[in-house]
Amino acid sequence: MLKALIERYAREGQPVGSRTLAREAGLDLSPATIRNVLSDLEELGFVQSPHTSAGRVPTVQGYRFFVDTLLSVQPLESGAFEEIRAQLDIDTTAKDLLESATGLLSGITQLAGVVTLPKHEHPVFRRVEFLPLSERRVLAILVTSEGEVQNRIVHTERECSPGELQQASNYLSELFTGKELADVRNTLLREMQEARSTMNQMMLTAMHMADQVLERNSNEDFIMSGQTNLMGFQELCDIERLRKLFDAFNQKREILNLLDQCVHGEGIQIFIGEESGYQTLDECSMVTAPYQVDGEVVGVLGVIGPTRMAYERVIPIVDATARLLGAALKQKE
Amino acid sequence: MLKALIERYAREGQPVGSRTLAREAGLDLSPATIRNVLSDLEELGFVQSPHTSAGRVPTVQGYRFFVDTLLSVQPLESGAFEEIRAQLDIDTTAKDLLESATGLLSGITQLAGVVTLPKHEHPVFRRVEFLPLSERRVLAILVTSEGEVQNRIVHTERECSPGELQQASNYLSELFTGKELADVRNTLLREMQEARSTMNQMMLTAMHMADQVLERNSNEDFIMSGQTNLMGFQELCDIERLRKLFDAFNQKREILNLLDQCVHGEGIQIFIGEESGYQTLDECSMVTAPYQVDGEVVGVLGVIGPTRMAYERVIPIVDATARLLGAALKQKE
DNA sequence: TCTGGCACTCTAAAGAGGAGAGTGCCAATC
DNA sequence: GATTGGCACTCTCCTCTTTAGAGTGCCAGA
Repeated sequence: MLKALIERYAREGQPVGSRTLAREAGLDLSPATIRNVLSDLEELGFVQSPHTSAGRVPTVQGYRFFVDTLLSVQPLESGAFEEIRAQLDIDTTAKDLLESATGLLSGITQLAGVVTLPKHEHPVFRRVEFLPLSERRVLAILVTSEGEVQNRIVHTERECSPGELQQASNYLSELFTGKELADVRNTLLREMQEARSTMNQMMLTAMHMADQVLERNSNEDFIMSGQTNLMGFQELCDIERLRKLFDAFNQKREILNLLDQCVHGEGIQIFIGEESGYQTLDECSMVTAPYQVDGEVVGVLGVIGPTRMAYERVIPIVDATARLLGAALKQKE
Repeated sequence: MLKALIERYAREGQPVGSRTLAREAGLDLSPATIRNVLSDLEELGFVQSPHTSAGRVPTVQGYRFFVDTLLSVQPLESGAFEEIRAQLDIDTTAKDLLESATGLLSGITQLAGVVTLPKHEHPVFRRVEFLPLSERRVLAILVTSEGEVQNRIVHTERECSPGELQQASNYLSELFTGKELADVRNTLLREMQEARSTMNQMMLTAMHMADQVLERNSNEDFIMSGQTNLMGFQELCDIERLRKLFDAFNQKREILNLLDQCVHGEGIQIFIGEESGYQTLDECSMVTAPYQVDGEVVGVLGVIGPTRMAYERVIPIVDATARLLGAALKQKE
């Protein structure tokens, strides 16, 4: 009953009345009976009517109950699974892969897709390289165990010969190869305070770069796509609301907090409406799944849409994408 | 007269009538006189009324005339100039710099800001480096004259020793250092067809990376910010229109074409409404300025907003930002 | 326990009327 | 001849009213 109501509401976005339900739900009950049941559901707080003579609309509690207990997840159409795999199999960089993943999520579900950058547990220093560019400009390149590369231009106090630079990079590389980046950072910091080494400038840069890698690994960012899909839903069509929502997407902070919560939870996580705790997302739900490489969770992906999204359809898509993205990332390794 | 009308319309966004104009424009003329003048302007195609008894609204031609001949650009408040400089002076990567620039543009003008990535005329091969990651995975790093760094993971057919990899990178580096990247690409292509060298895999990668650098240098991308600012204008408040606009922003292609046109033009360029030739931008104007490093144009930046934006205020801001960005980028060099 | 019937309520759509803003034109004025 | 005040006219937008329709709650009967 609740299920039928929710499904109907998800499709139409309109309050649904006893009559419609009687016709659609294949339950062979008269509208009057249904009215009684609806009345009960209203007392339980699962549905509510916007005003006396409108139909009923599911509440957040209603959705929660629906999702937790009576949701029958549709198996993914076999075609779709293969399609996702195909799209994710293309031989590109990890970043492109993540972008395909969001693109797929938003494309298939017609909602907004979101993927966090994969984090690596303990990035290890691997190599640092200094290349002379011109006079006092030096290009510094830092490579970590994960094959991540950072680069930056340094201005040195005096001109350095290629030999000197080579020496510097050899020195640092020898000293730190295999050490955890966090340690490298600390050691450099200490050493710089003790002895004002001639390589200060470069060590400073190396530290900055280490910081940057570390920061990126603490899940500092996500990729999003298909935001415009959300403009299609009347319940979000209020410009003011839409603007706040998009601002939140750009701000990233709130969304990131939410996504972070999803990393810890096992498997699919669903935030319905105000459950997220962020007012801007009141009318929205978020369905997420962590993705793993080698059995270890490295990120989260999911979709954001109106509360009345078709959960039974979205969930398997998110789930499959998470698995396939994990697999694809592993191949990249 | 036209000027007064346009300025008033820019502020209020409402059709403006003879009465209002008489009061505001400090011209000391009666509404009736003004009506006569407006009638003339209408015949010239500079204004038009949405319906018989509404005020007049400037047409695209009106704006064009306004911008071309009677616009008096306000000098930038001295504070603003310094503020922009301060924001752009922060010591960060080139990419962050561009992001501050768009952020500034959109923040100050309350419109959407856009900046293309700077292109470099003839990138020159500088160095390629292959680092072993694990068994048959190799990290390839390509450095060009501009200090641009590309990296990618290669799967080799068999395990290569660090020595071998070193040799390979030395070989390629010696062969190509100082050559233009486009040439490198072609040479590699030719050589790969002639002799199926053992380093095929790596050469292929080197070529891919060269392609990527070349592509990026043909101005393939831009950064945007403040899109949500556009939601504040009633004339764009139609959801359908807004959606198309945002889709166009995400698509990037149309916007890129426009921006490309602006690189070639000297100085500030303004597209008003349909002048852009893209329907989605019909209600919008774009004000752009190329930015230069060492006297050479390397990119474009600007703002996108409704046709009724305050050109006299926006233009100096765009202009100043372009100059300051150029200067800041030069310091980076 | 389910159902049909009935009175009641509330919204959304459609129509009517009036206020207000603006126009065009004309004859009078400086 | 440029400018002005006056006046009739035409729109839109807002408000008010009315009405149709959908849905409810409740009750008596199967």
